[in-house]
Amino acid sequence: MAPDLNALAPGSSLQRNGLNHQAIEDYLKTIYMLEQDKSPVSTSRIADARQVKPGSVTSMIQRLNRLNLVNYEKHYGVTLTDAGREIALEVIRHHRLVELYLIEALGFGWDEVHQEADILEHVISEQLEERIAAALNNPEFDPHGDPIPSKEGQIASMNYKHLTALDPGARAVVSRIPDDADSELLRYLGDLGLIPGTKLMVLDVAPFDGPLTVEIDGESKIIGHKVASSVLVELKSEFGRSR
Amino acid sequence: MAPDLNALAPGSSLQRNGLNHQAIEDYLKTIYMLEQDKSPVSTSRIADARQVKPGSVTSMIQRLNRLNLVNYEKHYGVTLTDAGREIALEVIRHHRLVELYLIEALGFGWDEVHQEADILEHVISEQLEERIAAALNNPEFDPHGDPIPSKEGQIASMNYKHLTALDPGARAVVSRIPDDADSELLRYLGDLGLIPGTKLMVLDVAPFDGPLTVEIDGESKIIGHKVASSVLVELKSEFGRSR
DNA sequence: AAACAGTTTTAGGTATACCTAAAATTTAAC
DNA sequence: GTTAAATTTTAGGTATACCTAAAACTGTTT
Ligand SMILES: [Mn+2]
Ligand SMILES: [Mn+2]
Ligand SMILES: [Mn+2]
Ligand SMILES: [Mn+2]
Repeated sequence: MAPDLNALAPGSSLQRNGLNHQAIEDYLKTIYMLEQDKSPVSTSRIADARQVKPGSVTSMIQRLNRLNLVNYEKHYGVTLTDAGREIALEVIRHHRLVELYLIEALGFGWDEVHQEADILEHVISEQLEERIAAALNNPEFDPHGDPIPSKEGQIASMNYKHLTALDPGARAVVSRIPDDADSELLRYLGDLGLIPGTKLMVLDVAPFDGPLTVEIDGESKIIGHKVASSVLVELKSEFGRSR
Repeated sequence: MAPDLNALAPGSSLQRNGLNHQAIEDYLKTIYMLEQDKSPVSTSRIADARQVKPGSVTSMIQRLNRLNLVNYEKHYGVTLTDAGREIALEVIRHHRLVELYLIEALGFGWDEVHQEADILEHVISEQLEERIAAALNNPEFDPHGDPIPSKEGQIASMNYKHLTALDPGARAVVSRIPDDADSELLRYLGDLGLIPGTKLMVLDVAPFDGPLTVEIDGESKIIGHKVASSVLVELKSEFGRSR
């Protein structure tokens, strides 16, 4: 069971108005994401990701440490505690369920949902989370190919390759597109057919970060290096996952 | 077009984090509701409704006044300006659309949605508002019988009577149940069939605030005075509205 | 018209979540 | 091993949204 933040700040105004662990939750989510790349997570990486000043990060880190949500080694960075990870995963679950729901149930485009979800993730009650999950048939992946953590905080660990890392002749399935990419790019990828689940074969890779030629649905398409680098794939020989 | 609160607080942290005109919006909504009963609205009535201390209300009133969202006569109370009313009605629209959506699309009970909506009302984007309204076919009434303001801020003015004010023999249609009534009461009313749209006839009214006997669906039911007083109706002879 | 009760405002305080600028610490370079 | 560069922390400040307690104002009663 996720620790109840409301119980942690006795007498604070947060407790009263019900809302507003926005900041704490967003920091924990950010730290979780950054820890995937490299742990412990430094102040400046958090500041970068959250677009705030380093001083602000330090003071939030100190608070999270007091709340036992991160382990904090002054000057060296933080790692999430179990309690912190639990909250992070719950927020991520909310985010990804909401993204999928907005697309499936309300007809949003996959380029429109990230912002909306970044706010809603903090105000979804357990009740609503459950109803949304049920309406979607307890999905395991969000529209961008990211795994949705279970209610119990289990999350599938993915094993992606960058599309740009494949050799000519390789067959692969598109697995993941960063959900925070800008709308323009997401729409472009959508038009190309480069969405999670699409099968492709690499025909050619031009040198010096040049364009890739890939075959999608029998058609061959040319993709710039920058665009291709935002596409993550799984090799087709590897055993896939149910979609 | 509703005034953009984000534009009103230059350099403030509200502007930065995007979220959080919660408090302002809730105050405006409260003032709107209270003005229906009696205008201008005094500090103490707002304090009562919002469950905060009078001093807190005064300082928020002063802020709303600075933002030109209320007209403020020191010691005598406030009325909404056009700009203030616009925001209030938009928040109310969000609230009522969300309540209806949670029931219609996600299977919530009508006793469960008010709390949820009180939070979501502040974080629904224009986009999401539109998609929800479309999914519901641009409804005019929420599940409790309250009219939903239009996108342009038009709201149907209702003309209710308390069920307890009817004489024996009167025929009426249940129009409205307070959406902030406690869940127990709402479930009880639901079981009795006293939900908006239900036709009934008053058979008997016991004196001294005694129970009412009403006929619903051919069955006669006895309802305590307190319960009956929370039910608002329209007389059946009067011309109704489409549901 | 003076006193009183009730209401409202002021004054001063807490906690959040940001900021800037200066001080301290670590890491990298010489 | 100093010095310099980069990172991180501290110190001090802003605005929100609440609080309590004291002061000021209103309306009514005597
Ligand atoms: Mn997202
Ligand atoms: Mn967020
Ligand atoms: Mn409601
Ligand atoms: Mn609210």
